[in-house]
Amino acid sequence: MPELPEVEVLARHLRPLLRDKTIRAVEVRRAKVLRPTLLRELKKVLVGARFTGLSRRGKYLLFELRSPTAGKPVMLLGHLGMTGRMFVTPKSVSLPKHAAVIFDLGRQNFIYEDTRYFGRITLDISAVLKLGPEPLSDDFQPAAFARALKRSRQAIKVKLLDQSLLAGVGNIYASEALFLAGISPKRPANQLTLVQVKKLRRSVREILTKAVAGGSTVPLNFIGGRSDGLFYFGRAPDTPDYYVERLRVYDRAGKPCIHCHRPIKRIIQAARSTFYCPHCQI
DNA sequence: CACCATGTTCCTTG
DNA sequence: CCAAGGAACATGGT
Repeated sequence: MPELPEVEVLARHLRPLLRDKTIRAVEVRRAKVLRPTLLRELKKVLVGARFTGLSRRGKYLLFELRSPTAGKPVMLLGHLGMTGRMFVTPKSVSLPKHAAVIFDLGRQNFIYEDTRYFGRITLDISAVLKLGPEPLSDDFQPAAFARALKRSRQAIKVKLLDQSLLAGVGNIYASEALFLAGISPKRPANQLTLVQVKKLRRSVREILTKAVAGGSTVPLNFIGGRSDGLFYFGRAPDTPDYYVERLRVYDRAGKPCIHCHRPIKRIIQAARSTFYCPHCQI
């Protein structure tokens, strides 16, 4: 379910549910999601520890815990990969098929579930140290962004997915931001003018901000079988439909562009699908 | 059977 | 050394 907005909504959802809860036990059903942390180490550090904070960085969740024995806080890093989910449930609720890690919180379980097991829950936080600026913070400055883009001939769409350049944009919102900015995903990064770079920066921020706002109003069901689809929908209070699509180009190949009504095109870049309007994006 | 999927990392090639 | 492209990881949906 993960790009920055989904992870942000998840962090807001989990924060009050985990605060001050103590981990009584940890059950790991898929040890590969701990990589490179070992099961022994994870249990030693986390059993008896209490959740004291939760933050998001890019697509990562950072859990802060304190244990009675250790003085300084422990950081636990979570990433959802392509299909990961996290939720808190009463123990009476049965575990999903692909539950990878189950934290026993007493009356409740905190579950990390991941169909494809591409995600991680680990004590190794080195990945966050390599991330670029947060797109929605003041650290995301146009000058530095422009400088970084000037150093590469790679297509701008591919650069948007580079987490060391900017943290949190994924395949869906990269297409969405370029559509809003009117910039072709194929344009070499070093060909963007400063005006285009600034426009793209604004578009990225607008797309992500609206996605977070939309996702936050959806009555999320983290227990149900298919909650991830909800993240790309927003509640439309005045519409007869309960949900309204908010994506403008992604997954719309062959359908009419919402601006010029010409067909949206799908191409492959860096082995990922890109959707764009060849007429509106130059 | 074919192809597709919200991500990251590793390997190869130039 | 770097940039760029592709495969691998694993499971499920259409």
